[in-house]
Amino acid sequence: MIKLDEKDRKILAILSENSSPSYAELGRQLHMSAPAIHDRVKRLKNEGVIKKMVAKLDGAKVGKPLLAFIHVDTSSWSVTRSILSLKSLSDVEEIHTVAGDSAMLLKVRTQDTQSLEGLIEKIHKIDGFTRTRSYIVLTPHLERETSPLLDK
Amino acid sequence: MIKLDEKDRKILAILSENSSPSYAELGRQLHMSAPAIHDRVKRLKNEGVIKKMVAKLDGAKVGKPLLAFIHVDTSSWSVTRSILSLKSLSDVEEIHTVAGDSAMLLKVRTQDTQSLEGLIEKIHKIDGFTRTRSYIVLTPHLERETSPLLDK
DNA sequence: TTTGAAAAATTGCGTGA
DNA sequence: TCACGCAATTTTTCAAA
Repeated sequence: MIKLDEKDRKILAILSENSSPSYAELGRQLHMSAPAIHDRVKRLKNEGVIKKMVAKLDGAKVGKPLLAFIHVDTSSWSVTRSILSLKSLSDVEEIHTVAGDSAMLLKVRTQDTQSLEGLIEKIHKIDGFTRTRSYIVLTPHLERETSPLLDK
Repeated sequence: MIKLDEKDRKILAILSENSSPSYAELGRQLHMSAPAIHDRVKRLKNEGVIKKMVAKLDGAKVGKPLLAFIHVDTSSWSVTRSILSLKSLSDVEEIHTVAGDSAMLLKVRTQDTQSLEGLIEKIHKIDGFTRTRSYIVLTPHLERETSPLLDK
């Protein structure tokens, strides 16, 4: 298990919200020098605590205003191949196998209701997937990144 | 509406997956100069197509190995205040009001099943929230960022 | 960890297609 | 309008202490 001190967590909390500030700027906030921040960030990346840096896009502005979650029921448990098919669909952002009254939960983002319907049709055609239940997002009230667990 | 050409979409596709490469490196891939890339990225940020850059953290390594989705039923429609209470809970990563057989869908990440139970208790205590159904993630098979819609 | 310096990347501006 | 080259500035990165 990786141990994170107070400063590590503070750095992670800031970077998970916005990774733009320079090391010098972070140093100012944490009362440390830029190289000290750099060393820690480098270590956190090496340890895999920070997986990667990414740009968050505006779904609507890149042509995908419709966000939805889809519960999928499966007929068998060997759906590994079917999950591979799902990954090739670029509108699918997340795939999780879950415990509960459905087997799988997808997060998808499409251009409109038509493309959502097309996507659901594709899912139904994939072997092993029986029923789907869709939840169209009306308003996304909060979307933030994973933040480190504080204290402990 | 913002119009994106082929190069914009390529830049967005790359940055949404990994924003670490330098402008020079991006330029090499797109056969453009670093300043040209810079101009476009700057424009995309100004237009709000790129909302921000963030660090993606490993949930387990920051002390939150348990990922779950929670459907919440509400007794009334004036839950704006209640949503505010939800936002203050740091384990809650996403809040969406949805159309379907439940009113709201949450994405949460906790330390263990106990803290998940504690979180669900807190949700039940919030005014206007009646029933919850939880789906604990067994395996996250795919987690990627929004990517731009291709062609069109 | 910090200081200091070298290397690299970012950014602004002027030019030309 | 858009991309490029050049150059100034800032940031990153690597030493040594």
